Amino acid sequence: MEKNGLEEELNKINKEPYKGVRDFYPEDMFVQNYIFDVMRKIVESFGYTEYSASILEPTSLYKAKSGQEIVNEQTYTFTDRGGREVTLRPEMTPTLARMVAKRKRDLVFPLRWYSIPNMFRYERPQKGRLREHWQLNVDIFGVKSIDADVEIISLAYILMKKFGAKDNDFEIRVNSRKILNSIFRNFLNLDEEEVKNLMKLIDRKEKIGKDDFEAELSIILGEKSDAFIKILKIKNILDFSSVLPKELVESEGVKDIQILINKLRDMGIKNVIFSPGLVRGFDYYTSTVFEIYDTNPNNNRAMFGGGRYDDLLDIFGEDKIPAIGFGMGDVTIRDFLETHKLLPNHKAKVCLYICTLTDEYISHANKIAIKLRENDLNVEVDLTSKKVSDQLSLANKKGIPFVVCVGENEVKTGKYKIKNMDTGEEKEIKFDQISNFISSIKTL
RNA sequence: GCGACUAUAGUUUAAUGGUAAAACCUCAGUUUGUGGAACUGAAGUCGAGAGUUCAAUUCUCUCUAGUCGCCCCA
Repeated sequence: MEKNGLEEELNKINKEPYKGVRDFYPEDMFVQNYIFDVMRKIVESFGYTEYSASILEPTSLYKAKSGQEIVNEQTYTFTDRGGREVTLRPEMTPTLARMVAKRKRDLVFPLRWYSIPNMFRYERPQKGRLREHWQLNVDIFGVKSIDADVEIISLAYILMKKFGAKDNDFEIRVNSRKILNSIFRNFLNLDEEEVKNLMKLIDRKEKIGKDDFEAELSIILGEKSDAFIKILKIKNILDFSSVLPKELVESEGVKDIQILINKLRDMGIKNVIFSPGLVRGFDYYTSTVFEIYDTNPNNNRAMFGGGRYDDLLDIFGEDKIPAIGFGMGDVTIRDFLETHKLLPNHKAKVCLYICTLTDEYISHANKIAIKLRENDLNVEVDLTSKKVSDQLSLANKKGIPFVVCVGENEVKTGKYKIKNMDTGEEKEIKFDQISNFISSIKTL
């Protein structure tokens, strides 16, 4: 009786992963690796090099700039045995800024760095937002001019294209914190509290619908809300002159964005639009902000984005270094690829499966497998000693392209029949030609 | 932290106040050195706890988990 009770207890251990995090079964890893491979390939083609860091950071790193609420309510924070406050990183940029600040004098600028770290946020999971995710971070430090903005945004564009997205699948929205600030302060004459409320409201615009948005807007802005609605509708930055006073139209922020958009269009990136309502959550952005937006009406939302943060090194007491970058999360891009059927089919990494006629041939199979692996061939040996037909069926399920059977004949003659699992054809060749044979077919 | 909905086999789904079914998957076989098909068979399930009832997988409550919103937004 006691034993049963104990067994029952043991059986109760839950098989589900911890809330908001994922298990990655081989088929998931295949997708994950594909996504990471594309990311690496593209950013490296732009000259970015990889860095990494521990997932643990002192909590103080996030208190300075990320925004109080994120630290207090949305991080995994604990006290270690030495009484230190520790946080599982909720984003990579502070870590990156810390690393850059520390080695500032050794590093060669402009600095092009990337990483694909995982990060944690304590919040309620929902579509596209889990408690743990991986995020490509691409940043360039040390370039003040708008050309860094151009490079980063064009990189994001190329990345989307490489994933198979078409120009009309997504749109690149750009804005500048500088423009927003001058509109808020100089044109609308808002105080800090009002700015905050307005930013929040703009952020919710797509969600709450036009009527609610305009109603709430008029509470904050009063008679100026009509003018502001006009501003938000602008898609071409040149139209600013019709709604804003001259000194704003000629401000640095507006000019920069004009140049940015023109340069991107000039490079053939046509799906860039000016989006005066684009805010983004972080406090540390200083001018350019951008978002890659899914144009599919069923999934109308920002997939990823970034911006310029020229002042972030302040928090380490260092001189400022201009910087711009973005983060692309694996969950959202995976959703996107699934919706648009852009994920590649699974392909076996093993190219040769060795069937053994009976278990006495397993040793021989192992011997030839070792030699073939020396030639960089991925080889799997069947250990089941099932019937040959079952072993073939196994190879078939695994999607392995070639099979060879080892039995009496092969051991005697040193010749092997290689079966192509796609065509069903068999070819008898000598052992030392197997590698060449498979390589020649694989490259075709 | 708040709200709505959901929970049946490894997966996708049925049915039912009298302890459950199908498909796919898995395993075994259709006589033994060649797979993808077909056929035969096997294994496997009511998220947890409490209540109502003669009887609960079904009704009620609590918890847990998931999904989708709100808040927040890398």
